[in-house]
Amino acid sequence: MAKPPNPARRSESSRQAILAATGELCSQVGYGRLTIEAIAARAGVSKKTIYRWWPSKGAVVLELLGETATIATAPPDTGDLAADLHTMLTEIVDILTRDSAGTGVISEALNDPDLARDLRERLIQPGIDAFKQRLRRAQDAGRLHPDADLDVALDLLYGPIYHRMALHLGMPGPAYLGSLITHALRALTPPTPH
Amino acid sequence: MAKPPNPARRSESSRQAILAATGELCSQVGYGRLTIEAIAARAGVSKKTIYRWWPSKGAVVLELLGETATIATAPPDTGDLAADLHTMLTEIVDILTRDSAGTGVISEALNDPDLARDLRERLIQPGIDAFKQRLRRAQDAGRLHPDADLDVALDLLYGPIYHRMALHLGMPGPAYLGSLITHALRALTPPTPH
DNA sequence: GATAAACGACACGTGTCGTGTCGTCAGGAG
DNA sequence: CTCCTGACGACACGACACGTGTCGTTTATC
Repeated sequence: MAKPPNPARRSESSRQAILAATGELCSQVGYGRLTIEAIAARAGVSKKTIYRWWPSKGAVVLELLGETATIATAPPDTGDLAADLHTMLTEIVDILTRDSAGTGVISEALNDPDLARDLRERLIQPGIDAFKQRLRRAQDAGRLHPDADLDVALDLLYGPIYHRMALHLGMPGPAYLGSLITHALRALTPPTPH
Repeated sequence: MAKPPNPARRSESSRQAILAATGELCSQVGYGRLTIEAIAARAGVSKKTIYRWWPSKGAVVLELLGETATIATAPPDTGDLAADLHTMLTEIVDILTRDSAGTGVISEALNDPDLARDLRERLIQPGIDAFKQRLRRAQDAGRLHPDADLDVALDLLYGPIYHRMALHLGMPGPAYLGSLITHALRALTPPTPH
C-alpha cells in the first residue's frame, strides 16, 4: 500500500547525517543500546525519514559498514600467499574488534532473515568472491593443490575468526593468525611436495 | 540493596514451568520474538518470579539449553578419531539447527557481556575441555603431531561451523563435515607419515 | 516558476521492560 | 504442631522505544 519513495528526491545531507549519528552513537553506547529514536534526535532528523529509507536499525548500521568497506575490493596479491591471507584476515579481525557495529549487525542478522540477506549480498558475498579469486590464482601458480576445495579453504581460514568471536574466545593476534594460516595451507597443499 | 533471594525456598515447580514455557514459545515464535511477559503468562507465573532468579531472557534460555546438554559430558572415544570428531561436530550442528534457542543465546551474548560470561563458563568451556581431552588421547596414541596446538585444532574443526552460522552460509551436512575433518587432520598430522 | 513529494515536528497507540505493592501460601525452624 | 519468614501470583505503574499518522514547510525536479 505504502507507495515507495522516490530516490531521486532523497536528501543526501539527511542520509549522511543519519549515518554519521549512527556511527557516533554506536561507538558511544554500543550496538545493543543504539535506538532509532536516538539516531533521529542526534542527526536532527525525523524518525519518519529514517523509516522511509531503512527497514530497521540493523539496515542503517549495515549501510554504514558498507560505506567504509574496503573488504570487497580486489584482494591483495603480492605473490606471497600467506602474507596476503594474513592481510585479508587481519582486516576482518579489525572490523570485528574496532567497535560494536560489525558484531552487532551479525548478531542481529542471526534473528532477522531480511537483514541476513542484505548482509550476505552486500558485504559477505563480495568478500568471499574476492577471497576465492585470490586463491584461484594461487592454485594456478601451483601453490595450492589443484583439486583443493575453495569452500573448505574459506571455512578453514575464516572459520576460526568467527568461532572465536561467537564464543568470546578472544580475537586472534597476528602471530596466532599466522599459525592458523600455516596450518590451513598445510591442509590445502599437496602432501609430498618433494 | 535488593537482598538476594533464598534458593532453599525456591519453587521448583515454577522453575520447571518457566523453562518449559520458554522452550515451547521459543520454538513457536523464535528467540527474537520471545518475551519475558509471554513466558510468565504461558507458565502461569508472575514476572517478578522470573526476574527474581534470572537477570534476562537470555539467561533463561541459557539455563534451558544447559538442562538438555549432553555436550560437556565425556567425549566419545571409539578409537576412530575422525569418526569421534564427526560425532562431536554433528552435535553442535544439530543444536544450532534444531531451533532458535542456540543461535539466539549466541547472538544475544554478542551484545551482553554478562550473558557471554555465563554462556562460556556453563556451556562452552566444558565442551572445549572435553574436546581437548579427546584430542590429547589421540596425540598420545600418535594419531596427531606431538607438538600440535590444540587451540588451533579447536579453531580449525569448530570454526567452520560458527563461520557458516554467523554468515548464513548454510550449515554443513555430514559429507562436508567429513571433508572438513579430513582437511583439519591433515594440518595436524606429521607431514611425512611414510 | 509550478508542483509534487520528501522533509522536520510532533502526537499517538502499542508492546515490553523492569520495579513496586500487597495479600496469600508454603515450608523450614523451633 | 505451630509460627513466621519470605517466595509466590496478581496487578498496577512509569519509562522507553517502536512504528505510523498528520501537517505545515521546504526543496529539487520538470
